[in-house]
Amino acid sequence: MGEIYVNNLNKGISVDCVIFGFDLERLNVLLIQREPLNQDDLSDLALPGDLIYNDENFDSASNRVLKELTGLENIFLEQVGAFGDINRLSKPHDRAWLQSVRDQPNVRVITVAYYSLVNQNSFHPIPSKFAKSITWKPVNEIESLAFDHLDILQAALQKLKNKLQTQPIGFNLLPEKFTLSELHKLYEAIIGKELDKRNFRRKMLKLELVTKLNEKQSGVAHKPSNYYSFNLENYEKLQAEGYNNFGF
Amino acid sequence: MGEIYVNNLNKGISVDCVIFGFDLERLNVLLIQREPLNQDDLSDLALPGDLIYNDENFDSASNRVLKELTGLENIFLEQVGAFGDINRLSKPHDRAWLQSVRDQPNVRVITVAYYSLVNQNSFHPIPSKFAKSITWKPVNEIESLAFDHLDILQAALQKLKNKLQTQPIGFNLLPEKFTLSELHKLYEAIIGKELDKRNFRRKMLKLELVTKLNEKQSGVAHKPSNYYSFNLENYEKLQAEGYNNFGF
DNA sequence: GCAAAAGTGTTAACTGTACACCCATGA
DNA sequence: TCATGGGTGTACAGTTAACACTTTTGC
Repeated sequence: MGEIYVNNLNKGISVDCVIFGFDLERLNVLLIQREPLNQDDLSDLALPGDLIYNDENFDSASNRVLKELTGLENIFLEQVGAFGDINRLSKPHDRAWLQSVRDQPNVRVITVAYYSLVNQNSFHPIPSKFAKSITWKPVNEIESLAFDHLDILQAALQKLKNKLQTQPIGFNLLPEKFTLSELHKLYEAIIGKELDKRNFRRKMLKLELVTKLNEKQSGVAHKPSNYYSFNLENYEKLQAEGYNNFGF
Repeated sequence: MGEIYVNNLNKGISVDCVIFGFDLERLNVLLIQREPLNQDDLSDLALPGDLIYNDENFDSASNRVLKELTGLENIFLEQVGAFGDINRLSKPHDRAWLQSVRDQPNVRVITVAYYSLVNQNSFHPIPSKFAKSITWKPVNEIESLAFDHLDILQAALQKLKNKLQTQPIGFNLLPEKFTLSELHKLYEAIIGKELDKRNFRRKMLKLELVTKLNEKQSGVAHKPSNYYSFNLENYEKLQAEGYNNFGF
């Protein structure tokens, strides 16, 4: 137990980012690979995160981590909460890893978690000081993660689900142009249950959250779908009216 | 900047508690009075909070603060989030106060906020090491608080409002026996707008969240109101069915 | 022509909302 | 007897939920 302010790093506080992406099929999360202690060890996957600097706000720190990994800025990012259980770093496996990368591996570190929504196909993750390698993993298939990161992921997912009922934040996960089917699948992937196609479309269109573009899919072996874009003005109008029933 | 682990206190992390109470009229919050630097200085009011111990979880720390102030245990308590802006302790006024009570007043302290719902009339706040004196203040009348505590209060209130739409947590603010009017006023106080009496009652009764007791008010100069109690079994049944439309 | 996904309407049940009068009590 | 808050029902509007067939394209 020593100085915690060295190189201006605050060695007692980190941020971790739950970065959600959508591949038009499933909801994914960006995970980094630690140096594995042995092979086939899923628990070596972790959320990207970093100690914060002592003159840095949480928001800045989470934006920094996000930017270093993805190159993206000004992306939807919201705090999930603080995670600081005294045993959060004490799995033997995690301890060994900390010994190898931290100069004070025994200091208690609490973390402030953020979640973020990005358009998975518009960029390529950039390996950085947080991560030797990076992968997208379907949220449903994740059974264990390093540290308490599974708890954090679950809390973030719950927060995302709740938020989606009152704010149409899902558009952050899609490209500028998207089809209603893509949006529909996105909602199903986040909420985790099937939604009636006709009812979904009717509500989306009635709220006028999307604008129909003069452009269709091409090269698909079925009736081509129309492209839409998110209608920010109408969203803000609804917001201003206090409307908050964006749920399905 | 020195050791942060002295006496097992973690001098970089605190918890602050937003303790809501309801006096059958308004929604209040429990505030502590710092030693004022000058008179009539509202900003001397603060949320109760304390540095955490290094072997203590956030939940335990917030329960400890709550218990020391109120004597209450096993009370509704939920995390609001982490607050750690680098300027959160830097108002001159706050700095002077910290100089007088902290042995390392210049260390960056981040705080994890919790909010809690208590039955305001069932206990008397206990002055403690956090607080020379304690007062209930109506939430609506609070215009400034020490540190970033106004931000924390507002975040907690927002969280309470949101939660009330999906979970009937308001009962935590009432005594075991209450009238439907009291419950009605409570919802209005939290949500901040008037609710139709008949519609409110109809929904509450239909959900069977309350059980009618064989007991009425007495000594009131109007038709006495029936007492009700919270029906936990029915609530749990609704929960199990995934019902979550408890909003008004 | 066939497989694959897009696109489209109607009905019934339910939920939310607006609204006004009589009742029981203490003073 | 009056002032006070308790307690009650109905009708309309809006929302949700269930459900099946035709269209357009590439192969």
